[in-house]
Amino acid sequence: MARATDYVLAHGLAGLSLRPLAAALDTSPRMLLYDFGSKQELVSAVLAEARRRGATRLAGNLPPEAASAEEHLRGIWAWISAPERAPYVRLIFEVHADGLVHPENYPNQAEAITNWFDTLGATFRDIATGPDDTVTPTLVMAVVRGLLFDLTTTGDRLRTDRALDRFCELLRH
Amino acid sequence: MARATDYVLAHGLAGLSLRPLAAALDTSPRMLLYDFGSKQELVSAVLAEARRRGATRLAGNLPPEAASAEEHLRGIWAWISAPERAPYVRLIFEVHADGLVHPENYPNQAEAITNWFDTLGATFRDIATGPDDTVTPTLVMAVVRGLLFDLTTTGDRLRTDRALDRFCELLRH
DNA sequence: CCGTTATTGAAACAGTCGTACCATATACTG
DNA sequence: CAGTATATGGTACGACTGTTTCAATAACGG
Repeated sequence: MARATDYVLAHGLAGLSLRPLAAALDTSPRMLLYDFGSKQELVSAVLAEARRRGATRLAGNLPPEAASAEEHLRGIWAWISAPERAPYVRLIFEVHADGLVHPENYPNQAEAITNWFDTLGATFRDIATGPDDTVTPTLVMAVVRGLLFDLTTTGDRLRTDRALDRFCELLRH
Repeated sequence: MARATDYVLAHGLAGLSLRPLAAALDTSPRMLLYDFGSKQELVSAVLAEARRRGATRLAGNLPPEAASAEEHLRGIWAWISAPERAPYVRLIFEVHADGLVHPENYPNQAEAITNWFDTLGATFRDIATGPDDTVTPTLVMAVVRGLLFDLTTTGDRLRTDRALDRFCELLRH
């Protein structure tokens, strides 16, 4: 299970095939279906595991509670844009793209975005317009995702880092 | 060629297969390979055509030259987030995701991002820090792409529209 | 009109895919 | 120890993939 997630993170979701996955796990495709039922259920399980990892790892690397919104944002960006997170980021974009074509396979994809509001709503309270402000977290996460899109495409770390600086600057004034 | 692009925009890139495409075009897979050489070359041609369409359609729908940066941004968002552009947006995300796994297939993907700077650098000159400021367009496009990611996932038009309003607000002050 | 070239069709090739079937082996329970 | 449930290996099925091969037709230039 854990190693299956490792494999998907390393090789991507799009071209995932049972036989190579089984070979890498020293098993047979027969056993994968025996354990998970079908490929789609295996994928769901792997995605759940990947999300679980991402959530816990992020929680352990965030600035302390009392930090400012800007410090939180910089912490999130530093964490998610680090090269070690590249497989995880790639998986996010792969799932999103596949979900656009096959929404039926990802019934709770919207939650993956709205869930962040509970997590981030409090951390960005000093720049939010109110206690139930979902718009500010939406914008902040959009900046992060958009810059990730740019960074993963161009590899231009300097420019994307500076764009985040610019956004922080806008938030201060 | 045009109809091949229509088909890819309608059915997505990921599961593209020669036989169904040929059937939809009243041809044979034999002829597709005869005309394009290989599937990969066909995909490249289709992507080039799609990009051409996107560029010309956007150019024809932008506010006039003298408009403010905010008006331009709102124009871009209104255009790209319109439901009619959904297939085009989906294709962008599909190409990006596939490019993360197979960068070798998309040699000039980075240009697809940096090319915007020439187009948008001038339109955002009143909020840019200088004539060669690439950071401001980077941030603006990141907001647009990030909000598109959100909108295409959650379908929450109201929240994403308001997040763009919030960004415009930040830009003004 | 004939020979050459371009265009098209049908079928086959070699491979991969997810999955199902059948048998065997192991483990657990009574 | 007998018998049943659980786990695993091997294999085959049918469908699909991009691509190639062979053959036939159409078009065109001399």
